[in-house]
Amino acid sequence: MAAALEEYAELFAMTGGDAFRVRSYQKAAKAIAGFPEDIAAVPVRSVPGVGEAIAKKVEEYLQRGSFRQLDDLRGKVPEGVRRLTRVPSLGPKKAVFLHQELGIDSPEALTEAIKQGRLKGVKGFGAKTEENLLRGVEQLEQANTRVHTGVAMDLAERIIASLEGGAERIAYAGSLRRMKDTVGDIDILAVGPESLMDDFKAQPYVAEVIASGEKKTSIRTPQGLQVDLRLVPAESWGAGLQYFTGSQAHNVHLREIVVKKGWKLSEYGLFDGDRLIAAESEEDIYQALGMEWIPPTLREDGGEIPAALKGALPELVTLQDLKGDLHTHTNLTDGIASLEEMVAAAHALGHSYYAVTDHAPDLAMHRMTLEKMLEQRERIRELQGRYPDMRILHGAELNIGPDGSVDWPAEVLAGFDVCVASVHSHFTQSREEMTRRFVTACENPHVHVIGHPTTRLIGRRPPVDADWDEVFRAAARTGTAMEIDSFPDRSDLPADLVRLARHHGVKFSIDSDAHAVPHLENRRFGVGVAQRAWLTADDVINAWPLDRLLDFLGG
DNA sequence: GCCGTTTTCGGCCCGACTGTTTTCAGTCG
Repeated sequence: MAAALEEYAELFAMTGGDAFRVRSYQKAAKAIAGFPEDIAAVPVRSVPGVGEAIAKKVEEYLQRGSFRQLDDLRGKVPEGVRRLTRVPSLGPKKAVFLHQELGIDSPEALTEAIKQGRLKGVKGFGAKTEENLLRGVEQLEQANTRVHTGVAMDLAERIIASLEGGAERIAYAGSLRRMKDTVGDIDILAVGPESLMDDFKAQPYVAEVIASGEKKTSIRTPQGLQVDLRLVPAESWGAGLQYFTGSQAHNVHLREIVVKKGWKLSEYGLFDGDRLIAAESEEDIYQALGMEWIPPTLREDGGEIPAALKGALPELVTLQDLKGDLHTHTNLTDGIASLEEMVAAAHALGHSYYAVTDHAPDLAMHRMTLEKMLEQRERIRELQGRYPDMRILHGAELNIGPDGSVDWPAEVLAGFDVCVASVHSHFTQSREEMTRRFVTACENPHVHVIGHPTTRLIGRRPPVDADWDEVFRAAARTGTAMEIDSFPDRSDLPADLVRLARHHGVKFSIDSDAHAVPHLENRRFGVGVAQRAWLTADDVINAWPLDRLLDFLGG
C-alpha cells in the first residue's frame, strides 16, 4: 500500500498535480509503511496523515490491489518516463518535458537522444547538462549504491580521522547517525576554515568532486558512495547537527511547530525574527521548543515529537545496558578464535555473562558431533574458575530444518544453558511453510532465541517470506526471544519487524554472532536497530541481570 | 489532501548548488 501511494505521489507530481497534495500522499505512504499494526485490521483513518480521500484509496487497494486514480495515471505516464526521474539531476519537470517535446520515454532513450545530438539547442539543456545526464544514466545502470552501516561507519570514521587535524569540530550526521541499517550517502558536519574544503577534495578516498562551494562540498568515493561535507559556524554547531541529522520527515514536523510559534529554524539556529533563541547545542534547541532532547535513532517522525512534547520518550536501551552476549562462535566450528581467546575478550569488555553457541551437527559442513560439544562443555567448566565475575554459558546454535525441527532430541538440548535456533537453508519455501517452520521452532521448549530471523544479507540475499505476525504471536506465547543479530550486513531482525514483534509482546536478544574477537563489538549496531524500534532495557533479555536471564532460559 | 488550545479555511520547511533562460528554475537533501 505504501509503495502504491508513493508511486501515485510521483505520477501525480509528474502530471502537474498540486505540490501540497503530492506531499500528503508521500506523508501517508510513510505513515503506513511505518505503522506497527496490520493496516487491514485497523481503521485506516487512525493512521496519522490518512484522511477521508486516502482512506478510500487504501480500501480499494486492499480489495483489489490497486485504485482507480493510480490506474489512470499509470495509463498516462509510461513506466520508462517514471524511471527517468531516477537519473540524478533529472526531476519530474525535466522528465515530462523530455517526454512531451522529444518523445524520450526511458533512460536508455535519453542516452540515445543525446548521442544523436537531438538535445542540441533545446532550451535548458546545455553541454554540461548533457554530460551530467549521460553519466547519470550510466550510474543508474550500476545502481545499488546503498551500503550497510558497517561499511559506512568505517568510511565515516576514516574521513573524520583524515580531517580532524584541520577542524575545530567534526562529526557524522545524516542516516548514519540515526543508525539506519543502510545508507545512501554520508553527511559530515564540521567547524573550521574554508581550507578544509580543499583538504577534503585532495583526500585519497575522493574519486570525483560532484559539487563544491563555500559551505558544502559533495564527492564520490571510488566505490560510488557520495559524501557531503558541510561547514557551519561554531555558534551554529547544534543547529547544524540537528538539521543534517534529519530525518527529513522529522525536520519538517519540527518546523511546523516552529512556524506556529512564529519562529524560524534553519541549520544556523532557532530564531524569533532576528533574535537568536538557540543554536549551540541540540539540547538547547529541543528545550526551547518545549521538548526533551530526542535521540537521533528516533528521528523518523514516527511519534517521537508528540512523545517528546509530553516528556514521554522511552528510556532507550544502550550499549552500556547490555550485560552479556548470547550468540557467539569459536574455532570449534566456523569461528577463527579459540574458546579461551573469545572468553578472555568478552571478559575484557566487562560482560557479566557470555554464551558460547557453536553450530550443531545439522549444519554438516562444520562436522560437529555431540562428543565435541560435551568436550567443549568440560573446557568451559574448567575455564569458569578463572572468571569468577563472568558466568560462561554453554549453548548451541541449532539449525531449524525445513519442517521446523532442530538438531538434537530433547534430552540432549536440556543439557545446554541456552539454545539459539536459526534458519540456514531452504530460504525459498512458501510463506505458509516458512511460517509453520518458525512457529514449530518457537514451540520447542528448548529453543530460547530465534537467531537472525529473516536470514537476509544486505545487498546479497533477500529476507525469507513469512507471516511475521503469526511468528511473533507464537514467540510471545511460548516465551521465545527474537534475536537482533548485530552483524551490520545482517541487522536481523530489521527495526520495523522489531517494532512489530514488540507490539506482540516479544522479547529480544541483541547478540554479536561473533566469529572473531573484533566482532564482539558489533553490538553497537544491534543497539542502533533496537533503539530505532523504541526498545527499552526491559525488552532485551541480555540487558537483564543474570538471575532474571536464567529464569527466562529455564522457564 | 490533511489538519486544527491562535484555524473547518488557509495554510503547508528551508537553504545550497548548478547550469543557464543573466536573474532564476529545477533539483537535491
